[in-house]
Amino acid sequence: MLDLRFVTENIDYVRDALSKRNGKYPIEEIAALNEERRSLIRETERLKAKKNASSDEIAALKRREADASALIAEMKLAGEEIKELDAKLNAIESKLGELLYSVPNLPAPNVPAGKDDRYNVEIRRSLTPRVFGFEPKPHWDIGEGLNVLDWPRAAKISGARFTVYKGAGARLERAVCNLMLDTHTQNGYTEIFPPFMVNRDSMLGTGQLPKFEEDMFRVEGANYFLIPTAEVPVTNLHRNEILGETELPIKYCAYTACFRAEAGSAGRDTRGLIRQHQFNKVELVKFARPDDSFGELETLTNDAERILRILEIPYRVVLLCTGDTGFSSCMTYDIEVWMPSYNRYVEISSCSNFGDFQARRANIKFRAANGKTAYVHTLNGSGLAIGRTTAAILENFQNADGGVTIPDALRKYTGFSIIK
RNA sequence: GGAGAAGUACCCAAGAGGUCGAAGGGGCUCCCCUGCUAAGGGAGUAGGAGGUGAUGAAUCUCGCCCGGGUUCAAAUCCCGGCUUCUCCGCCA
Repeated sequence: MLDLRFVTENIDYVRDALSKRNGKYPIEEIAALNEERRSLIRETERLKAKKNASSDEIAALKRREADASALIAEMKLAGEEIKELDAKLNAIESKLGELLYSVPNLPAPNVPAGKDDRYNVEIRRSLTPRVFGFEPKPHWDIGEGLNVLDWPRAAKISGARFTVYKGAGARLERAVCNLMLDTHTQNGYTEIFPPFMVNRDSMLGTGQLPKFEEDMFRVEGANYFLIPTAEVPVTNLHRNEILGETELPIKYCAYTACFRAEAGSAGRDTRGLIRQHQFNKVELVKFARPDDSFGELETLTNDAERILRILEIPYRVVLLCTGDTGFSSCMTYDIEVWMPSYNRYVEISSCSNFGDFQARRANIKFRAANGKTAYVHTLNGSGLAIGRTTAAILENFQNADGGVTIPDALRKYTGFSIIK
């Protein structure tokens, strides 16, 4: 959520910044409503001050056993007026909140302007994609050929967009997860293992609700949502808290399963591990001081990339343009892994600085040395999507005979060096 | 799932409709005293959100878990919710 005061006092700047995103946002309406809100507050507060004074007077009169009935009658009327004005004010404030919740974060000034992913800017590449001496197979064929991924049975027990991992496949997925968690915890991230279901306030805090409810799985009969990413529970750990400045930056990593309805993506990536209703991910989350957050984004991105360097899988890093940057983010790097079957790089991590956008929604502050409080900046990035990493391993390390060689760094976790 | 109890500031806690703009402890900060330490004495210690104002001073409004309600007036009475604890049931 943007700062209401900032929006109304810098309306031209805000309008301009938002024009680089796709969509239209009700900035003028917000400013107008805010004016109404302020004049109502002035009016009710004047009445309330009077009411408070009169209440004291009534109490004093009663103590002296004097007659207070005239004042009481007067205050009865004032009370009704206050109630009316408060109801009006509530209506305006909830409308204002609704509108503010619908406005995305302002892109950082150095984010390239552009409508869609064609305007994203490649920042760097690592390793060169392997040249195969045979026709490389997609990971779903490799997985089925090796009897380690089973989609027909996943469809039977659950439905489309689910996967069963079996034997060496299950072990590989778990090995990738452990490698990631070990790497990040050795690198200063504190491991968190949170609930996979959260309440509505948490979903509001990180910005999944109210705008993207149809993309989420809700638990029927309970006020719980299945988390779409560990970002939600982990960022909300500190919801409604004031952190000490010396604690910052706080760095967490977390493995969770992630659940996405994938509404609107029918027909895309229907085969394989790329787009699932349930997938595994290790997430990195940071709480940073405002003046450090862009530096922290650089190190967070680098920390996520480290996994692919360890696994020796080719990837590139892309700076998303304004139109492709997520709703809550002011700046995002995507890490894209090389997938031979797609013959292109495919997103495997998205590393974002949210500025104070989530912190304002979730009310996460820190107390500076001078005693004042301010919103922290929140950041997160996949470190990495586990299923997509497994897919990338199967594809990039496949052999002509249909087997897969396990990357060196992973062998101590798998306990085997090849799947045949 | 059933029954009961409870939620007040950093912690403990008083508080039963107007004197609560929240007692009292503990802790913390500062000062005094003593050669040092301990002990003792004194002072300070609700943060937060929002209005007017210049992002100052000042001032007002809202804050006793959250949301409603009753009343001229609510920490206090009523209703709903959440959380915690105890007992029972169930269960990994």
